[in-house]
Amino acid sequence: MAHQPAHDEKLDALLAAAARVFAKRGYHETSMRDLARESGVSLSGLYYYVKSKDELLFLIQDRSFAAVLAGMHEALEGVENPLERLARFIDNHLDYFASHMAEMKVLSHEALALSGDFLVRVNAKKQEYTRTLMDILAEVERVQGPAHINRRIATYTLFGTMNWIYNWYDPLGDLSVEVLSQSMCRLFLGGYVGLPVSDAVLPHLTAG
Amino acid sequence: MAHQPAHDEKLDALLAAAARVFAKRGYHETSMRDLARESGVSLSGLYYYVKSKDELLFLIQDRSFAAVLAGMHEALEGVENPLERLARFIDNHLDYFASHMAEMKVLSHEALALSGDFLVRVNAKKQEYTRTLMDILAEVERVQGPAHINRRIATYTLFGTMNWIYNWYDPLGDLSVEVLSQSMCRLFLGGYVGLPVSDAVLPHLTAG
DNA sequence: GTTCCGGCAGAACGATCGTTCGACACCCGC
DNA sequence: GCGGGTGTCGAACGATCGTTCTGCCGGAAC
Repeated sequence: MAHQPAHDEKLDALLAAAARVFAKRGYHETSMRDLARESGVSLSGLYYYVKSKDELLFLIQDRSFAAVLAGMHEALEGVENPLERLARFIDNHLDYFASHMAEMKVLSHEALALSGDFLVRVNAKKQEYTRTLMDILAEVERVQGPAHINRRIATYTLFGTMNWIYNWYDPLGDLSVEVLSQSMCRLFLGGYVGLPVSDAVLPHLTAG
Repeated sequence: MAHQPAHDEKLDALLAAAARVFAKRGYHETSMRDLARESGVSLSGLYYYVKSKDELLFLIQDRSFAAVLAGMHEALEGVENPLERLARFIDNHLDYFASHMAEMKVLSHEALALSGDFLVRVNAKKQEYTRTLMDILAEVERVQGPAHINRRIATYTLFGTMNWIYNWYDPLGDLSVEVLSQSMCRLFLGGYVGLPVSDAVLPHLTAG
């Protein structure tokens, strides 16, 4: 029951177009007729590729999260230094975010819009992702000494820092992702481990 | 054309109920019938107090933002030390957020849902608020020396840190607002000015 | 040439949406 | 008693929603 390559390509294009519209107008404000108009297919034609509007949102969120998780695993593979692991986690997150603003905005902003089994499956990925960051912070503390900040607060503070960017960041502006990533990494680490983080301490991210 | 006190009280209760439902289900998913059921008024009865669903959202956002701004001005009044001004800004924000979770979630999450004149008026308040924080950061740099972090990144990082809490924080849980506020203040300051922020450096917030 | 199926569109379905309308009860000044 | 504002309601409006039904088109299989 495998699909043709052409089928998957068109589905990908459909999801990308839908993510763009969802990001701009929001999930519930966007009608299937809007998506049809934007993607060049007829209204009923959409239902050949997707079973429902819910499933469309789920596919966007699930695939984006899977990509972020895959990038994370690759970025962390073989890296032992907790500080570098943290830096790579942040860098992977922001890098994917900046190059997939629409999908990530939908993922961050429309987390509530799913329900039932779809919500459970996305939340499973989210928990794995959150757990990974908390584990990294535990490793950082093991090396740098106990932080004077609650680890749960620190975790969600960092996620807030990174996920909020869909409200203000323009990937085409004069702020590069590298600057953004290094800034947020130093901003967080400086406050978390209680020591100033200079360029010498912080592993540079472009290597690897 | 002034309203009776009873009128305003009922409108306040209506807005509070609406904010609760908007926060839980989202603005566009919530129907006027939902709001009628939740607030104990009939569907058409809502329109005696409010001209449209848009206006209802606007009133929630505008009043909440006005309250935050008023609290901010009061908290900063007469305070000269930039570090303490920053601490008070953060404390006021989180304090109001934690005690008005529904309204602030609507304010943070439904910023895109307004349009036209309503959007312009809310954005005016938002700009004043953002500008104030950026000015405080400029004062901090003047005292502590230039930061090695872009000020715009720092500003929105801090807002992300604070506004993201509607995704995870439970005001009735075991994390108090005081701990949250101090943690985020230290977390941010430690990374921003590049120096560890001990209890001695950071002004305590309980003093009025 | 016929069959078959993936790909897609037009038209329509029932449901629900935000909003409006007309009417009724209440309470006050007169 | 009576007119007029205040507060509230049930019923209905047209519009739009997500989804489905039916069928046409084109090319590969035989």
